[in-house]
Amino acid sequence: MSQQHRHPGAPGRAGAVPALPDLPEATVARLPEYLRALHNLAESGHETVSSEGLAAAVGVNSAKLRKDLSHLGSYGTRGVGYDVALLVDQIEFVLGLTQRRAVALVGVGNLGHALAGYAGFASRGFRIAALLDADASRVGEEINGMVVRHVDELPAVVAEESIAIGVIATPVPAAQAVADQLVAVGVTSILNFAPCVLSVPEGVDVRKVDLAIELQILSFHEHRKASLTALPATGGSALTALPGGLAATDPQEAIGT
Amino acid sequence: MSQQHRHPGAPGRAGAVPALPDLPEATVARLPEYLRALHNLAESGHETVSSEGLAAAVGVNSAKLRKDLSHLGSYGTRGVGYDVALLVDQIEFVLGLTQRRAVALVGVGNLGHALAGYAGFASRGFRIAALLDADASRVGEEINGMVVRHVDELPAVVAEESIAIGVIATPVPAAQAVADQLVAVGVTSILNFAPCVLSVPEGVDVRKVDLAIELQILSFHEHRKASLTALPATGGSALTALPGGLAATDPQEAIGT
DNA sequence: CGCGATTTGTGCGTCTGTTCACAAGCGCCT
DNA sequence: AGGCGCTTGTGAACAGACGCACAAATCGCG
Repeated sequence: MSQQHRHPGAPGRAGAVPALPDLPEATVARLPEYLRALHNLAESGHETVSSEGLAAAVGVNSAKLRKDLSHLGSYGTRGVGYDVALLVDQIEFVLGLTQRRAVALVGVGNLGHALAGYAGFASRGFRIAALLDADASRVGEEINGMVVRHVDELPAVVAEESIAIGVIATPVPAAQAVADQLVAVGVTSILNFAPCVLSVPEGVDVRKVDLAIELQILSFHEHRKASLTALPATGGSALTALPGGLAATDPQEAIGT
Repeated sequence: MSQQHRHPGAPGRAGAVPALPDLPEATVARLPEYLRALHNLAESGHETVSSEGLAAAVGVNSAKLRKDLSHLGSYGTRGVGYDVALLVDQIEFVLGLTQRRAVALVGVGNLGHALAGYAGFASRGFRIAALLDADASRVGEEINGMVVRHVDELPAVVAEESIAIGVIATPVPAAQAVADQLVAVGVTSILNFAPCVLSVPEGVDVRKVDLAIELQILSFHEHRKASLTALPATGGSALTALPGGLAATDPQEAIGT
């Protein structure tokens, strides 16, 4: 942090703090990855990185990386690269991580339990400020040094802590109701682990993580690879319907019925 | 293609099974969502759905849905809609779910434990066929009716079961080694929960789920919304650098240092 | 002090994905 | 049998993202 460059967090008087350009969504999704790689680099002693080097560490095209970074202002030095520490600060600022964010986790079942103990949240700028559950038999349980409270205490919890983000790890039937409650108390960002769509008023952001969907996507590619290697004779890429050969190679037993 | 569609799972004799058109990646990612919604509809007694109806249930544009479905063949009836049961079969076939897939889960820590007990996998076409861990103190533990085995037994496990997909839920330092082992025994699809990039040979698919990244993306939008509402006076949308006003409104304390 | 090596930042063509809008097709009702 | 309303499937315009390739800028060295 030896920059002449004002720390982005420091309320520098002069302008030129490139506050919040509206970034392409695809770029936003990659910034956390860059941030992680940069932290690793910083720990291993690197003071600067070239776009090529950082891109390799993240596994993306270097031009894409440069364009991404250029969106948040020009913080590289031609002929040298990017100052690691500076870039870390910059990205953390843009992502709103200069201030540790408090999240409320609702649903302390199988998955919620694991999330409550997930060290990655704490180390990446978040603080689980509350554990909530609707099941009275779970209320009072202590997980990782935190006591589970009843979900009805949500208003009180939000009053105590400044909760910006809610995480839903409840079973599907409860998810929408919890989302409504979160919205009611002013939460405007929700991370939903329940495999269902949530309807929320405009202005509230919802992101969804569905573990099974990821597997199903992999399954598709698996299926695809299998069918392609099984049919090398049937010239080229199967762009159109394959003449039933597939049915023969694949012992399909339906699970649906 | 109004073939009195034969059940895709049933090895119908005649050809014309629209086997594996190479779908756009974006479409593939949505198929599981359609599938879930269709299952719900089927349970609630619907026999057919219009694209409009299904699109609403999933939360997408109906034109997009129709185009997605059209990629896997024409299975709707104009003026009527889609046959729910037929579409379910069709999507399950394309996703390779007509046959229940066996997955191996490596890393039975906090998160792995939860994944091992996650009912969503079983109900959506997957079977956790093995739990593995490198930590000898965890080997032998029984989770959800399955015994944890040592990761070195991977070759044996794959021999017993037909493992197509591996799930990595280990700490970061172990992830790459585990990936290498999985690849070595012939696994060609990996779902990685460790927050790091895996390098795998060509032909192996990796999907990554990073819980913290999702939160960081939400944090960005949170930050953005906060800054926008805080500056209603500063005309319109802040497309360019804001003149330092932001720094004043936001009590930023860095977490980095 | 100037030059060459290096690396950023970006203009532009390409491609993928999304949306609109409408013709074609289907079933039902008369 | 014929017409009418509804819904699919898709052509075409549009938008967003990607990657190439190069000019501009900086550093270090002679």
